Amino acid sequence: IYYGKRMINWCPHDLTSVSDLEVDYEEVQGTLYHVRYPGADGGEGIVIATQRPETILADVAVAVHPEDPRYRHLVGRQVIVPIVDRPVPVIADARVDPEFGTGALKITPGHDPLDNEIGAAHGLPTLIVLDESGRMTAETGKYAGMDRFEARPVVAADLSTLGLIVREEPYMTSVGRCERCQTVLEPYITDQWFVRMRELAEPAVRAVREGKVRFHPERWTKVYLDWMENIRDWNISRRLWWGHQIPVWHCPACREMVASREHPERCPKCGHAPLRQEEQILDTWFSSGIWPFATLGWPKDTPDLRYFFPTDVLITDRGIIFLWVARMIMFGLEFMGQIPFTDVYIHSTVLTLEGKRMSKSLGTGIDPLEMMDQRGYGADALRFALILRSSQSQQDLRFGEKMLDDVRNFNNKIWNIARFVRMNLEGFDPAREAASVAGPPARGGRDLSSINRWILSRYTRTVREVTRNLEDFEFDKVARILYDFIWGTYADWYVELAKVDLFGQPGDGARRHAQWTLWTVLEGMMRLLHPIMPHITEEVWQLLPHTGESIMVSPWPESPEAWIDDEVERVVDRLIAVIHAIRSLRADLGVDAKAAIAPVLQAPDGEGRRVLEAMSRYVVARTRARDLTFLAPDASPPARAAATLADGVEIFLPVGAGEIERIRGRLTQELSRLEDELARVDSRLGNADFLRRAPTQVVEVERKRQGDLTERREVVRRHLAALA
RNA sequence: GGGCGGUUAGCUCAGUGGGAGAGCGCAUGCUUCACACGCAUGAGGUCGCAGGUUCGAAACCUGCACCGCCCACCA
Repeated sequence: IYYGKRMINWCPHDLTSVSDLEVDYEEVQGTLYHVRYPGADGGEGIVIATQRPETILADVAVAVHPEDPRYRHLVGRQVIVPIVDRPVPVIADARVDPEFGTGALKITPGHDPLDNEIGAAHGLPTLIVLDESGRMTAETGKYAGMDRFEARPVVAADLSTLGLIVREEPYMTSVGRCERCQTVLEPYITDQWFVRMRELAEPAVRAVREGKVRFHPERWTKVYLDWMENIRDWNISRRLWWGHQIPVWHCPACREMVASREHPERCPKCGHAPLRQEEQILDTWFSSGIWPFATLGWPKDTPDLRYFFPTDVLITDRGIIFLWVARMIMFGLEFMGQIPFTDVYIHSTVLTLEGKRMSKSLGTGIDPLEMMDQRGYGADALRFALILRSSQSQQDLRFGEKMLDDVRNFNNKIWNIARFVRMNLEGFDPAREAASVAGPPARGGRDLSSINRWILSRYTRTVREVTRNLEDFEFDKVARILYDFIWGTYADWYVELAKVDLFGQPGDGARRHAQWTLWTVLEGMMRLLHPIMPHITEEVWQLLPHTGESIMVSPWPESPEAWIDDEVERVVDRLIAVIHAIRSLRADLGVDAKAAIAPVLQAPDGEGRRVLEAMSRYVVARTRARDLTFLAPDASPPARAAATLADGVEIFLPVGAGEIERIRGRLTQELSRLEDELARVDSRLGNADFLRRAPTQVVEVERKRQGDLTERREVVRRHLAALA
């Protein structure tokens, strides 16, 4: 850390320095004045361009590019600064851009950072014409006391009167404003504390390069490294009330400074007392940088510090990667000798529906407590919505209250599923069932019926997907997978099918199998969902039979290989396709909702028929069928029937004569769709290049599709012919 | 000036080399024994534009347009 007079961003309103990272830049329309500085020898002199004529009074030189042929002859000569009539040298410096303005730059080391640098390099004096409040100083004569923006047009007018304004042009420029008060900042020279960053940054760069700290998503790594590798010294002193006061004491006698944890009695150099503590405080982000260990008792060696430092994951917004994340990594390495965390997860930035960033100071934010309590959405809904909608690609998230409706409904769905399962668990003892009746289903075993093994298989795959995506920090995918599985698979299909076993007459064994499976899967789903919806999952879990005190400390669900059953998935998927096709046909035909139907099924083979027949009670129940008939694979289809095809199974629904035209229309449309698709596949398979270059698996898929489409086309043609 | 992200159904967004998806909204029908904050069925898209690579592009490359963010001492 070093101390000295340096040019920093100064807020003339708050009277404090401001970090480079806390400046808000804004494009504004300004004026670029071309001003002539006459030669001291009575010659033409040189024309400079400036947006800030009021700083002309502090000019100490005019600089040009050393190679600039227009001005080479002037270098070393003197020109006269207008208004103050001060002779100053024309100097050459490569930092001047000959392309900009007139190619001649007035040098004002007291009020411009670049000029300050050039001035120092050339040993030029520094003049000050603006005070800490941005007003013209007492030495500026008629301008004394004017605000900088007030003085600007006055100086310009005076230059004009002197005939020295060659040109004025409108010019877009960016001004830096104070993040706190929006006052235009002023480059200003004061006593400041700085941290030399190079040594701190180097190990922090290495930690990320070597993968000891990983960013998610990965692209933020580059953002971090680019900044760290071009890091500049950090001005850490602030003239504000709140913060850590800098622990340095000044000796008023010998001017010595001493850094100390305790207040020193007297000056260690000259013995003078009392000493005066530095008034300035540390930049708030300097204090925040020590957060990972300072909050745990550091510098004392506490049990908390030993246990919780370093931690695993930091979740934050991209807006503070430099301000906070980088500083924590640097300080962790500096003070603790370790990285403070291994993974940095950068979440989406929440926007309003209009696309504005939500923030308190902009007044664009919403109050999460209001959303949870007053609007009645609850904490789980808010949490789930934000996770569901925040994509891994880290698209900004436009938040509308409407998206909470979706999740509130999901919440409600879960609650009702739980109610349903609970009210159907009477007489069910999971401990006994697990040991005897149900037990873990063996692959291919027949101890649980198909639909139970089907949902267990799907559930097991879900456990694996959820686990993998959590480990990959793909939280939005986790939320989506669980939403789809719980609502689309478990509630919409499994619960509906299980009702047949619960309420029908297939026997007590089937009922107990259904109970065991409903409970097992629901209980597991709650554990999977718990990280995203902690409250409702705990509530539901407590209402179900369970072991352990809280879902929070229950083990993560397992995914036994034996529960995955490809064959039973194929079979039940076909059942579902058949049910869906019958409903679709029924709706298409406008069959009255209360009317019973009598579908006729024709499976492609005996085995398919046998399996479907075994599950026919599900079809009957879920389609409100009165009866279900199976045709032999080679039997001719019924005449006067609407027909459709589901996963190879032909479905017929006898209809009255009045419906024939409608059915013909439907089939004709279907036929033309099939023919279009088949034409595409045919042309692809007819392409020699495709056959030669495409991977064999892809060609195989196309061949199979061609076969399927051809078969389906034949079936539809047959159905059409049967209508004639 | 440099960099990054985005542009897919009316809205909010998934989908990274082989058959365009979800939720909401919309249409139609349902007080079916958990849920109308629900159930069922369905309609809806030249995947920003122009080139290129490839047997094949919403996806890969180049350029452009528009939206957003970050960085930068051009007076």
